[in-house]
Amino acid sequence: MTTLDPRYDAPGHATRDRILHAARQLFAERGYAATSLADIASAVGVTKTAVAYHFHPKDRLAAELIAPAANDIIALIETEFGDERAFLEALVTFVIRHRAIIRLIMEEIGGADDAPPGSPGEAIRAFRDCIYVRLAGPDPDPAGRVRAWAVVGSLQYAAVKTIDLPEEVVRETLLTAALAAYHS
Amino acid sequence: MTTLDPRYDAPGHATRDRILHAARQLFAERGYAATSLADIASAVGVTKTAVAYHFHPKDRLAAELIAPAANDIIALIETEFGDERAFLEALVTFVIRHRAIIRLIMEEIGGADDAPPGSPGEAIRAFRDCIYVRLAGPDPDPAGRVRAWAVVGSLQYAAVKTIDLPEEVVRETLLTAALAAYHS
DNA sequence: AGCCGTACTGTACGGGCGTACAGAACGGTG
DNA sequence: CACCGTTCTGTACGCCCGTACAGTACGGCT
Repeated sequence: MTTLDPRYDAPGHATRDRILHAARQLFAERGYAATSLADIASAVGVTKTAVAYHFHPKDRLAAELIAPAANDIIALIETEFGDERAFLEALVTFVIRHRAIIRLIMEEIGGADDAPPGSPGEAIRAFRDCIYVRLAGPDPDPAGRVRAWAVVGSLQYAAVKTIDLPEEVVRETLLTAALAAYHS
Repeated sequence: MTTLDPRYDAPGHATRDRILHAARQLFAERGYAATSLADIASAVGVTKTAVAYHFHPKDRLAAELIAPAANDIIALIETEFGDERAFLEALVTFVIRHRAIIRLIMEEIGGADDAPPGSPGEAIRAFRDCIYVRLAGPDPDPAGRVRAWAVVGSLQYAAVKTIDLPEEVVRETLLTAALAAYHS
C-alpha cells in the first residue's frame, strides 16, 4: 500500500516501480518463462497491457532488473584475483546481493535454442559461461567440471531458496560451503 | 516413408522407445515445460500427434520417465541410515544413476501454482521436499537451510551438466563435494 | 480555453501449445 | 475375404501467451 487510493495514482513511476518489484519476486519464485505478463499485472493490480506499456518487449523487464547486477558482474569478470578464495568471496557476495534475480542469470533466458544477437539472453549466457570458466579453468578435467558445476548449483539454489534470511547469515554460510565444495 | 526400414521396426514399441529416449534427453537439456511435443516429435522424426498417441497427457511422458527413479527414491526415503554420510552416499548414487531425468525431480513440474491432486507434479514435489527435509532436518536453523539447499543445488547442476562424463568419475567427485559442503 | 504528453484500459490479432477426432496403412486372426 | 486392433497422419479446435492499436482520463503547459 505505497501510494494507492486509486484516485491519487498521480506519482509518476509508482506503478512502474511496483511492476518491477512484483516481477523480481515472481521471476525469482517461478522463473522467467513461467511468469506471464498477466501474472505480474494481477499481482500489481493493473492490466497486462499496462505492464507491456512500461516494458515494451518482455525482455526489457528482465534487462532492467538485471542491469544493476550486470554492472557488478562485469566488474567481477574484469577483475584479476590473486587466489581462488578471493574470487569465490567476491562471487558469493555478488550472488547474495543480487539473489532476487540471480536465477535469471544462472539459468533462465539463455535456455536453449534462441540466439537473437544483442538480446539480453545472449549477454546473460556469456556471463554465466564466464563464471563457469572462471571456476573450472580453461580445459578442465572431469573432476574440475563436476566441482565447478557443483559450486554454481549450490550458489544458485542456496541464494534463491533462502531469500527470507538476512544477507549476512547466508553469505557466511554459503561462502564456507562453496569453498569446501570447490577445494574438495 | 512410414516404415522406413521394415526389418527393424518389428517390435511395436520401436517408435515408443525412441520417443522416450529423445524426451529424456530434451527434458534434461531444456527442462520439462520448455520442451514441446513438437520438439520431441521432430527429434524422433514423427508427427507430434504420434507422440500424443503414445503418451496421452504430456504428464504421462514425464511419469513414465520418472517411474524407475521413483522406485529408487521411495526406497531411499523409507530407509533408515545410520549417519548422514551413508544417506548422502545413497543420495549421490541415486542422483547419478538417474541424472538424465533428475532435473525433472529437482525443480520442474512442481513449479509454482498448479496442484491438480494425483498429478505426477504433486508426487515429485513431495519427493523433493522429502529430500530437502532429510538434508536439513526438522526445524532447521538458517545455516542448516543454506547448507541443505547448497547440497541440493550442487547435486542437480553437477549431475545434469556432466551427463557426458562416465558415472564413476562424477559420483566420486560429487560425493566428496557434497560431503564437504554439507559438513562445512 | 486549447493542446499535448503521460498513464493507462479494452479489444483484438497471430502464434505456439496440448489436445480431440476422423481416417489411412498394415499385419494378424476369424 | 472380411474384420479388427494397432500405429500413425492430417486437420482442426481452444487456450494462453506477448503484442498492437485505438481510445480515455488527466495534469501541465501556453
